[in-house]
Amino acid sequence: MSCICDFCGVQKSIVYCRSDAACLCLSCDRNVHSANALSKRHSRTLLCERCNSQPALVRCAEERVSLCQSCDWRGHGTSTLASAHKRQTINCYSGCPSASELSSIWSFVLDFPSVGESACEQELGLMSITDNSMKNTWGNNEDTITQNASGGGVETNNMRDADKSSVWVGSSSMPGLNSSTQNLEQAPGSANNASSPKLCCPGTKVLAFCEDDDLYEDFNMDEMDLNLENYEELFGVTLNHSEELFENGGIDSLFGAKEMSAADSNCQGAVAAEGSSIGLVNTTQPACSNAASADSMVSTKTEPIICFTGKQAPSSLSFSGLTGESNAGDYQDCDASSMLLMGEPPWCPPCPETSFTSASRSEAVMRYKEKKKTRKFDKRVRYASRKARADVRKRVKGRFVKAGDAYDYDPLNHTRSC
DNA sequence: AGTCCTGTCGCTACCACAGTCCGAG
DNA sequence: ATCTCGGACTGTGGTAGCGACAGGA
Repeated sequence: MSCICDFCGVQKSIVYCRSDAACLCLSCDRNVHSANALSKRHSRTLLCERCNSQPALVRCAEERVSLCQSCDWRGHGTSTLASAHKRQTINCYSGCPSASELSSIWSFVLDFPSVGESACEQELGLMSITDNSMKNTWGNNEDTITQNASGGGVETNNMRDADKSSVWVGSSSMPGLNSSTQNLEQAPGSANNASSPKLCCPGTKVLAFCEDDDLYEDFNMDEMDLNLENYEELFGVTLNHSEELFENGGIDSLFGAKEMSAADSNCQGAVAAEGSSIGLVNTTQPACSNAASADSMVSTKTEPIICFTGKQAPSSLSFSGLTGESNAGDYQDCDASSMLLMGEPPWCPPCPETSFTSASRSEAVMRYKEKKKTRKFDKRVRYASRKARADVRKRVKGRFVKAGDAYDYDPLNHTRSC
């Protein structure tokens, strides 16, 4: 498994960009993700130091390694001794954080083997601060301690650090992750709620949890074409409206997914498979968060991290598990439908005030499942390397041309040679 | 009501080529 | 059973072109 930066092919890859499905060194990460506003919204996290292919979810203090959920499970889920290892959740970030900001997010960077020599730290030192405009997403979150499935403690104590930074930071200890890091026997939205971020709950006043003003002051509703009323309707109050959204792919659109289109037809083969996976929540394999979308459960094997990124307010939560940004869109992985699909999000406390009964909800879920079976899926970039090449390949009338041939469109320069 | 024209929208094919797959040896 | 090799196949994005459809004359 290569651990070389997918972009420069020289440096050791340090971070994983879900949207690009790429492993990048910090320099390239910064370069790539400072290109435009959209790319800045890509959520990134450390790369698993064991498999070097998946986004890291936790940092094992004892072993001093960052691990993806699968590797974490393999390493800590089977051994009683290993399961006692103290693990720290790894935050996602977006934007173009500076070295100090990244240090804040990943306080354990200082714990890297051979302090001061790691590629990460070296690169951190090379980075300059040019963009401090980002807002911390989970600013006032308190330190949280969650239990993972194997019983080992996963400590999240860097939220305060993150709070100090101006980076967009989402913690992997966030909602969707709960399924894997919290005690699976724990009732959804029970004890864990105390430490969970103030997430939106159907039927509750969305603004109520938006007390962290810093978090939301940059939140622009126009970006997601969703207002609070719609959100409330979307998740329970007005079922019919929700269904309409489902029918039209509205959920996906609202959450940044690409419009269901012809490209989706390529995924038809996955429809049948999805049907069998819908509603099935793997309670023993941490690779699949029960908050992760069913799509992801089908199309991806292990993409466990749930990230909240950028300016995404709760109504645009990124339930990573799939791809794209904008995989088609930065957060096409963000599939709110999974919330309905999987039932009440585990982090969401019971909301007695909601008018959406469990019975009608179940009906809605059933109808949605049926509809989704026949619906096409959004396009996902399966091979980031191919995408990267296509992104820079010169074209003539949209068609690729041989290297060296005359072209009329250069994606890199957006210029035409003739 | 039926026909024609225009504009809009969605979908598909096309291109090069690195990477992947898979059978043969 | 394992490894190597080579040919076939796949997938990536922007654009042109086509058909379907809606609306107005």
